[in-house]
Amino acid sequence: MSSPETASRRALNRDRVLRAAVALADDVGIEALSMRTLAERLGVVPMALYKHVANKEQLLDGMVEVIVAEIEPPAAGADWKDAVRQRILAARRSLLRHRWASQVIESRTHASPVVLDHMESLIATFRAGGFSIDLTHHVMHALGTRMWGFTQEVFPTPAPPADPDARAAMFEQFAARYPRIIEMATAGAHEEESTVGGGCDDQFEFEFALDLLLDGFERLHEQGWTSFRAG
Amino acid sequence: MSSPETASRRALNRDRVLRAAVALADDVGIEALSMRTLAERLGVVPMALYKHVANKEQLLDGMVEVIVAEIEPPAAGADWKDAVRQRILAARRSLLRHRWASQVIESRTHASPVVLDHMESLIATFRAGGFSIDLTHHVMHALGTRMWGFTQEVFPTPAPPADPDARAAMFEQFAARYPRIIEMATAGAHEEESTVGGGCDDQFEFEFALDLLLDGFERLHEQGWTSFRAG
DNA sequence: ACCTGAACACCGTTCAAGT
DNA sequence: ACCTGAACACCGTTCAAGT
Repeated sequence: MSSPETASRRALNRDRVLRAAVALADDVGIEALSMRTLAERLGVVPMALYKHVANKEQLLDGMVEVIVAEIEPPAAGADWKDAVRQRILAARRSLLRHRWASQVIESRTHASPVVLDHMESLIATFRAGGFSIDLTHHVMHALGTRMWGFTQEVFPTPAPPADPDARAAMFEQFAARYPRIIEMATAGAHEEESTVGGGCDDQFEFEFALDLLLDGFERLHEQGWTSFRAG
Repeated sequence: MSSPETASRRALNRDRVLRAAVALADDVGIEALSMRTLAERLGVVPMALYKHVANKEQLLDGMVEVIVAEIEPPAAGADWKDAVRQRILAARRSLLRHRWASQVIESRTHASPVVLDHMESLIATFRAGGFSIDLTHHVMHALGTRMWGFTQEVFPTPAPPADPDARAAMFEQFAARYPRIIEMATAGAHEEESTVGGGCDDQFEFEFALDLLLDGFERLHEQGWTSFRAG
């Protein structure tokens, strides 16, 4: 016991800071991740972190790097459509392991090398598949954040009252004003009829839209589409 | 001068609070909008706001309401495809007037009535066009935040150094590692070759992806697609 | 070279008090 | 009924100082 240092206090470096930040965000959520809570978990004073990341923005940049580096590369030998599909679904698997990640990726203003690697790889796949530079450009835009395996779903639900009578009354009022939403929400929900929009299969919806886009890309590619003719 | 009150201090109410918040966010950006800065602009102490909105989350909810209420309804008599397209592009025009709006919409956990009205209207349009409940459901998911006229573009650029020599060196290094990104970025940019990905026409890219999806929807609809057969 | 302690200028929100 | 003032428990980040 010549030193009070534990393993968690030794050898603080950028990598250890980033991994601890990812683990902390996984545990307590991104909104509870602060320079102070992170320092506490590392057994260190807040200012010690600033020797390894310039500020909180750089910390978040680094956290994205860690996650994107986890994306498995697609199997070799697939055609462009399969390769793109596989890479995007692999990104999705990585991102789904960290529920806060999509929000952080969307908030980044600068790309780190791993992020650019992912984009470069997708572009190269389209080009290898014979896509023109022009079509590749628009197709990458059309993917948008979907290239990371996520898109923001916009089906927020009003908070249901705890009291059953009040809940029933609210449902009736809701159904009167929004009959189409109710019709759609209840048609798909087999187990949970109480929550509007509940019971959706996110993975299915993601692949539905992705395949719709990929099929559209294929069609334009086969037709020799250019923005000059269309725009 | 019997009273020191100015027009800006009289008759504080929810509507005036929300409109002031929207104007303030337009002026100084959403990150500089705080309960304190908003109170100051209204000539009032921070706590005065809490009589009109329960907390900051509710303030943001209300700001979304104000903006969504501005969306022009589509002209009557259009077919489903035109009506959906028009409504989404109208939403885009409203959202573009407030550059912070997309970020705030994505962060909402509860839908306000005006938000539900917009969704109800889109769903009703698909149904009136003969779409099955099933297909309508998936199609709404595929639109995602695009139903609000925006999608997050993911083409962040590394910050270019101020020094011209350093910038040239960085560009060369970048081009060596990311040749496809450079190829694509420079092909489309006519005026600004210095910034990677600069010179993109966001409106064109938005409509490109939207039309690709709408064409896909149309094709599935004509084929009588159901998730039971496909899934 | 790396970590610390105290301080600064902010937040959102509470509570009890004023008018 | 509506607004105020002071306080609480947080933030990210600075600076000068320690080892």
